[in-house]
Amino acid sequence: MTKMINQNYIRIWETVKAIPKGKVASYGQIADLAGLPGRSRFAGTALANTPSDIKIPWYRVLRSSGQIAFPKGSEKALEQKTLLMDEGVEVNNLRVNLKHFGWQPTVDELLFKLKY
DNA sequence: TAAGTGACGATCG
DNA sequence: TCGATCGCCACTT
Repeated sequence: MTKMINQNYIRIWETVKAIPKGKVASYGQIADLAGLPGRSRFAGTALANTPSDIKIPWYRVLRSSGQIAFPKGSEKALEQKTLLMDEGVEVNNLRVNLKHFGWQPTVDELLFKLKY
């Protein structure tokens, strides 16, 4: 084998899957929980390279500011906004209030995630 | 090996 | 709040 870096992608994906419905998390937070602190950019790269055969709630991941990572007007941005609002998340001008909808993992949530 | 790139984050004005 | 800038790290060329 030449590279094993795929393990890191998988950790990102597994963490994203742990985000509860109706909640959102930031890229940095995901990277942190996945055991890759400071790799926020890598979290984005991992989502961008998500294979089409695995399903993850990628739309629950936002910037640390609560803003959607795509440019306003882009199809991806609109799609993400729609999916979030379907789950009851308030989205104002591509922005989410992290105070209300930000995911704050509890100990048991993390334990559940880590026992796969 | 070096330079370019990116679904980011923190800071500054 | 917004945009520009810099720091960041792994992948690609």
